[in-house]
Amino acid sequence: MIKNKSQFYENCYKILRKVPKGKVTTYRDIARALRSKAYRAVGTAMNKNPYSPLRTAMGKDGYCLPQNGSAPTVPCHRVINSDGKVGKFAHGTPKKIRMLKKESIEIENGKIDLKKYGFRF
DNA sequence: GTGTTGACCACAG
DNA sequence: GCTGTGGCCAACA
Repeated sequence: MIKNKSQFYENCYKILRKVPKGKVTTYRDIARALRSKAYRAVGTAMNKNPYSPLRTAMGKDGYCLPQNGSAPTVPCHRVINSDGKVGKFAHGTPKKIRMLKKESIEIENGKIDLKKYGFRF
């Protein structure tokens, strides 16, 4: 067994991977799913996200490159603020918005309707 | 071990 | 409706 120091991060990625395409989740929800209030830590995890879809070749079908044995890609761009705001992005906020738009997600003045696209665990 | 930082949230004004 | 302040937790210097 390997004891990862940053298991918290791994958990964040794991949960985020569960988010289907065309839906978004919030940092708050992730923290809740982890039974923690580390909203900020979640954000930090995304920032340091080693499984950035932009890093790997963006799949035309979806960024979530499946199992196939390696690199569990994490759609960090599907994570937004609890207010529905897009929040920030390691590669630039506009980029994030662009990606979300590609996911058929409507963005209103930098805000997303969590009622429609908010994914519940 | 202490202090600062951060892709945040909730509440008050 | 927006702005300001405090608080939360985890990682880093």
